[in-house]
Amino acid sequence: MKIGELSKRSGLSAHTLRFYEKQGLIQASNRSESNYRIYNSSDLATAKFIKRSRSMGFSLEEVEVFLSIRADKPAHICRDAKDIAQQKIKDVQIKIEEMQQVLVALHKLSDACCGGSESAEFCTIIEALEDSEAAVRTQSNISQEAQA
Amino acid sequence: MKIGELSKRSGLSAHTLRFYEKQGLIQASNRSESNYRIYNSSDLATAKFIKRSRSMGFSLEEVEVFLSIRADKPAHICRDAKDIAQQKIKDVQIKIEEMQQVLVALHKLSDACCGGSESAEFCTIIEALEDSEAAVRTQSNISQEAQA
DNA sequence: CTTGACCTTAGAGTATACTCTAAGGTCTAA
DNA sequence: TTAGACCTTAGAGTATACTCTAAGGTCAAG
Repeated sequence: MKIGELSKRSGLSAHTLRFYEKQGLIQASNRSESNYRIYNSSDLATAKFIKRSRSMGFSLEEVEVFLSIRADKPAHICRDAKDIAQQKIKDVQIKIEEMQQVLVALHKLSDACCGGSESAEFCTIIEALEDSEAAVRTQSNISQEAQA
Repeated sequence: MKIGELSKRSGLSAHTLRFYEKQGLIQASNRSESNYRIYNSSDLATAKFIKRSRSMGFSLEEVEVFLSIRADKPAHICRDAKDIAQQKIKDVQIKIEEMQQVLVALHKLSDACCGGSESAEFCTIIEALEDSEAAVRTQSNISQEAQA
């Protein structure tokens, strides 16, 4: 099949498939006389493998490692693959925690604000984004700090 | 104060402060004779305002809107600010949910794998990343699909 | 024989937010 | 006066993962 069909069957655009080729992730098993890329069902499996890996949050670099394990399984051990997965789990957990903290802060920010058509003169959102210490600090305090 | 001190006091690098200036977020209130940027305590408050907003997950574009509200509060209403906060809450919630789904999938992927020094020949991680349908499909099935 | 769908390449553009570089000018203290 | 810290600018580089463009070649159908 040509790149158009691989695209349809894999769900990756032709552009993306060529881009992945540049990155060394997938190669057409053949070329036609007119230099078109010709793929077989094994290439399709590889394309789908990459797509699944990406949907699990793995970077192209990580996918590359998976592909090399996949290409020569006896040369690798399970730990090779599991280490990547475990690290990704840690990364994702950390990101989720960070975002949850942001969410709590955002809720505090938002909940205090009436959100109505009142003038924003005393809008709690804008106030909360100001440095809290600055509010109780005078100009002279700041000058003193500058000297310190 | 010059940019170096604003940098120290705001926690934003001098590079970043100049970048924010290019983006129209912050301006030095003055220039020295030698063309150095001169900032005052109000500029420091603005720098900190931007930093806080960024730490809450707002994009520079959103920060720009907050700054314009902040710059002329009577010209804006609370809803202007709250809408941005609410939208950001939605965005963050969606991202958290997506990442939680990814996490569940990653756990399934990882937990099934021994992670030991066994050959990756039958590694469940690599297997799971293969298209599941493909596993029960034969070469002839695929050929038939290709014709369809 | 032409139209339209498909393919090719190298390279540029998109998005976000910085981060750094080069080449040079300024300032302060010893 | 000179070393070193600081400042200036325009513009390029970094990271990730695409996404698109231009200019052209290929191919099947009518």
